[in-house]
Amino acid sequence: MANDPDGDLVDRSGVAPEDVAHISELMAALGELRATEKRIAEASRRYMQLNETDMMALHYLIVCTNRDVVATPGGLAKHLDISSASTTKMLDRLERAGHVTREPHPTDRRALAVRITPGTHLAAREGIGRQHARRFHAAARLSRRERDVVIRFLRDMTREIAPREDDRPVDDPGPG
Amino acid sequence: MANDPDGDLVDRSGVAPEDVAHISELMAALGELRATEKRIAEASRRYMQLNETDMMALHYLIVCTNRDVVATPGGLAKHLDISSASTTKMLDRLERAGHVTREPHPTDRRALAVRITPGTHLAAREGIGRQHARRFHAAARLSRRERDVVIRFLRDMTREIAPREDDRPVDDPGPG
DNA sequence: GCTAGATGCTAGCTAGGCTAGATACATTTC
DNA sequence: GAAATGTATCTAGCCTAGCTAGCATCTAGC
Repeated sequence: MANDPDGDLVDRSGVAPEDVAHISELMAALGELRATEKRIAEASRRYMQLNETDMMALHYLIVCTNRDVVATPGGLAKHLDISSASTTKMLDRLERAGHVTREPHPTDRRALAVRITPGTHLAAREGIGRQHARRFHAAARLSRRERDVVIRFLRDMTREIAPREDDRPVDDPGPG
Repeated sequence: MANDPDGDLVDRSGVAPEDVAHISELMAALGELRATEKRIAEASRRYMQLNETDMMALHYLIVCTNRDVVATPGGLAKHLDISSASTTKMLDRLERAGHVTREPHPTDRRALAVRITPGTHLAAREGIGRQHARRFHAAARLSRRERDVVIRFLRDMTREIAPREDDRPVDDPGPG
């Protein structure tokens, strides 16, 4: 149930058969990378007992800390694209688990300064850093020319799949 | 809040500064691809008014149909890694929306044959096919040698980031 | 100094997961 | 071939993490 199950949905006219196989290899490699990234993210979340939103919130808080920016619930809500109420609940969760603290905002007495606790900061920073380092090193092993090929391909594919005007996105839900 | 926010967490010793910039470009391109893929998936789901699980279920059903395999609730539960009870609810949703039908299983009277309705099948197939075709064509524009470079890089990075014994994981949503 | 707008909180709702247990059928064992 | 065990699905009821609506507090523009 896993080997290029969508393959038969594509019009391959004009592409040589041996290229089709080669392209499928590339697609599979891309799929593997995606799947592995997903697995890693899930494993981390399980380990830290956090859901995806909470994880993104911590990431945001780290970046704010690194940049000496005061993080507020409102800023988090905007960044995470969730409601103010959900943000309150999320901060309750994170605070209860000892990942963040709520402190008075230095200049706005309506707002709060949300701060990641040192332990969580360190642990997350380490994990993020290690993952980032691995990607970095994989990219560093390429020559400049090879990297150029990869960059061009990634950008080309991104441009290719990006939504267009003539797109009627997947489905009209008409039954039967 | 978006330009390589994790960059300062990486040990770049032994990498020339101009390579660091080049590698960051690659990471950014990879991040863009990921982000675009995510946006597209979300747009499709909004359009179809389905959640991610339901979408994956339809995809599974299409593959089953193409392969002339009878899909059952149990098979779906296993594939989606959700409980039998959740699968029942999901099938209720999909049935109510006219995306699937529950029919008697041809050989096992305990089980059901879950079938995607023709309209949904056609629409989804079209959408999936179009997306797949775009990726395919981006890959088709590469020469064999270029594809080899990309494939090797993707595999190398996958291997590099894959979980190891000495891992105490933490999430990294990635560049971008 | 009043008022419109911003900020975060509470109350109460919903979607979509989960476990436990019921029911119907299939398969194995004696 | 009857009993025991296993498999497939459904129902009931719970939990998490979203949501909207409405409130109290504070800021800032006039």
